Amino acid sequence: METPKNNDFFEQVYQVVHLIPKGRATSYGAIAKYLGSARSSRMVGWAMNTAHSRPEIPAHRVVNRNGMLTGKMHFGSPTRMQELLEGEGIQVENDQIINFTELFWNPQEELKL
DNA sequence: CACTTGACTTATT
DNA sequence: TAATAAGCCAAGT
Repeated sequence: METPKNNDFFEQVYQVVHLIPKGRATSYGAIAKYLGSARSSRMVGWAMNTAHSRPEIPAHRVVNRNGMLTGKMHFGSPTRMQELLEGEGIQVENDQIINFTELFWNPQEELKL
């Protein structure tokens, strides 16, 4: 308790990302907004970058608001993210998720308080 | 210690 | 409708 500061922002991101069901995807802004700051979406991206320190962060299920695999280049291979998504049943075309609107997993509705 | 970059999003021109 | 500006905050240089 002598640490009232909330550095758990990244931890929150890890939790939410880890809660994404298989075959679904969400956006950085959705997570950030769920945490209370829609404009902190960059921090979610930074959290993903640091997520490499975490073993089971399905970052491939997190894409930008267009459903485009913006972070694909940060995986081992530029096609790794797409392979992972397709491996979960998500259709990806031209680095963009098909039916992203239907696959969109909103933490505010699924994890709504 | 100050400036730049970055897995984004929204608003304005 | 498309392009540009601003906002957010942390880490890297």
